[in-house]
Amino acid sequence: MSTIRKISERTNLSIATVSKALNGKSGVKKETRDMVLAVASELNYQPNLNARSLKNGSSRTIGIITEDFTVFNAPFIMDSIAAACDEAGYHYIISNLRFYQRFGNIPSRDVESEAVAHATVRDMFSRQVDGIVYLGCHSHRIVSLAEYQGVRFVCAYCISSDPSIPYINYNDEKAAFEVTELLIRRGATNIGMITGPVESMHAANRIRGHQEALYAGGVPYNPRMTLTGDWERDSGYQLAEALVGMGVDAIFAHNDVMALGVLDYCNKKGIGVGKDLLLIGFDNREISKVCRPALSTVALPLYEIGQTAIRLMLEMLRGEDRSRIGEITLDCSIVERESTLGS
Amino acid sequence: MSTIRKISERTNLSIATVSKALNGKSGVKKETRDMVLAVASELNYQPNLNARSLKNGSSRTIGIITEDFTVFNAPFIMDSIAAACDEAGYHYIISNLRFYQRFGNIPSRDVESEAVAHATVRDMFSRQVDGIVYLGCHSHRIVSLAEYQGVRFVCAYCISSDPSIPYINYNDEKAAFEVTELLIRRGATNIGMITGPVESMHAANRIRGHQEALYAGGVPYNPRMTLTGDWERDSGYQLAEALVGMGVDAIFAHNDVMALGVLDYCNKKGIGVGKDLLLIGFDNREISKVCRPALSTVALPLYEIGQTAIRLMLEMLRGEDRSRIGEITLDCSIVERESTLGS
DNA sequence: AAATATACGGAAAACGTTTAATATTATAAG
DNA sequence: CTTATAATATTAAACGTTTTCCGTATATTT
Repeated sequence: MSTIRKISERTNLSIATVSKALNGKSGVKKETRDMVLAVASELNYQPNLNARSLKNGSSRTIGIITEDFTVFNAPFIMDSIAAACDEAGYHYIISNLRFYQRFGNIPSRDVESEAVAHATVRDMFSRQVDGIVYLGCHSHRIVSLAEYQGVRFVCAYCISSDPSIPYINYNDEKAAFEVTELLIRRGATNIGMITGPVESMHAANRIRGHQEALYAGGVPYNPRMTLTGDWERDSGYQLAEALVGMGVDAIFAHNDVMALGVLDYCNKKGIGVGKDLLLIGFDNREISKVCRPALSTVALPLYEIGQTAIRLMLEMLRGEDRSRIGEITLDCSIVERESTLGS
Repeated sequence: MSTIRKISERTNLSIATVSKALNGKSGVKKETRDMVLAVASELNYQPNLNARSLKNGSSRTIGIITEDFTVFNAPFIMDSIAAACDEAGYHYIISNLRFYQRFGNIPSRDVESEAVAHATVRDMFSRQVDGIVYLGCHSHRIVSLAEYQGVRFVCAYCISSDPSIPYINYNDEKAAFEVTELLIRRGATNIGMITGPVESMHAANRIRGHQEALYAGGVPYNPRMTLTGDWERDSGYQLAEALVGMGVDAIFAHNDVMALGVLDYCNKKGIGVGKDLLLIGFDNREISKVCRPALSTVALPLYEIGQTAIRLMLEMLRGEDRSRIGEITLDCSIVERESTLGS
């Protein structure tokens, strides 16, 4: 491993000059800088980031903490974050809290245990990260630690609870509005909805958007046609039965998995999804593309979430105060497939 | 940020003593060690990893490089690797080469471009990682660099080409053997196969396993019933048509996506999959669980691949020479669902 | 040609650790 | 009460950078 010292020996310059040349600082004439650069590349020089970080007190590195990076959307957001970091010349390190069990043989960790999260964050501090992007909803246990250490903090892909840190999220309400609008445009007049659990903020916001769109479209809202599911396929199946019994001509399910349950029911009963009944899900999971008929759904702005998180982080690192920025919501987009074609 | 020096001031000890106490080295009496530990925890002390790595010339960190961590199995292997590192007291840093395009707006990188991979690896060197685990097939461009630097290298989830570095992979041949065995056991006598492209090592190995199982089961092998697909759904659909025309009573598709194409065809033609025709895929993707009838398939040993990669890496770091270990193949497991029930 | 300003290069300290070599203190033996 | 020995603590150097301050050489002005 060649160091700055080797270059200085080879060029008969001091290490100070070599450092300045390498970093493009002033006070070294072009001629010598070129020589240094040439020798550096000849020696295959790579600066020691540990030494540099130690000296600078900063590593130009952003820590990314995920609650579980096998969870379906996480890798895409991480990908986007990583790309943004690369482009900004920042490094990133990723840590997985592994809150949810993936493999039978790995003991999953206790979500409520502060220990794991704290250890992870402290580990990042000891690497002198400049900021932390947190992917998930359980950030509150970490925020205070970060603030204490003067490390900037951004939270992505979660529902805000703490107004003091910036949260990046997508706009549930607007998405639901557009979904309902689409269904109306496709001719639906009796729209049923299968929501997430009552305690879910997602569900609450989507219900609101749904109602607003109905109002805007002049379609009366019948609360009996809004049924509460549990995100799982079975609940989609069962609530589909109930809704079809009420004579709905369209169903908005709050995720693709429940929509698939609806599809199961319709396929079984010979109800033509996309013709007799319009159906739309949420999340744009792989299954929505693959099932038959292919499911219309709502695509989350995963790429934008990651990009925005890093943009915000960089602004904060540059010293701009975004601490009171609150929640940023990004727009989803509808991807229409066969299940909302209409007759 | 509290340092070792702060502790030394607070305890009236030298920093050397504090360091030894903190690291459990000999030559410091229990009483003082306890005091140091107490003060350290009171001051919320966290060692500066950059300083430590600089001094030690090693960071106790393993670099994980993936070609694309949004690709469907990658997060699971990474998860397993990360868990193994955690358990072994190693840190890990993840870098994503982003070889394949995920988002429309991110320019994908050229797989053949050495520059990206090299920059990533060098970046890891400059962080003084002790070893690199590579996830993907294009490792050859990196290996020489790593060896040059004395960094250990393990390659996971790929087909071996270079005998000098350990590769961890799964056993295609054995899996295909067991698949075919299962189909025979379920009563199939005319087994069709839809393979991956000819140049794929996976396909070649699976064909071999298939033939061996037929031989072992006393079922004649008819090469005309082995058709070459392209991993995509359409090819599954079309080749299903051909195979059904030949009167097969079972189909082994080399991945779940093509199997889904077969399913499409059968559903359309009213062929009862799981009864009239047995069907099995490969990969255990989410879609295989979700389609109807649910697809039997082969589950990859993702967890074991990650664990083994790290185990091997740790052995190498401990100084045991595994450089000539070649390829390690891990067993897959069949997950049987509705599509191979038999009548 | 001398005085002054400017551009360039170097010496040294610092970042927070670890560790070998050394100094101090406590303990045991004579 | 010495002296030898073991146990414990300290000093100082080192890891590879960056950066401040200072010295020297060159260029500019008189």
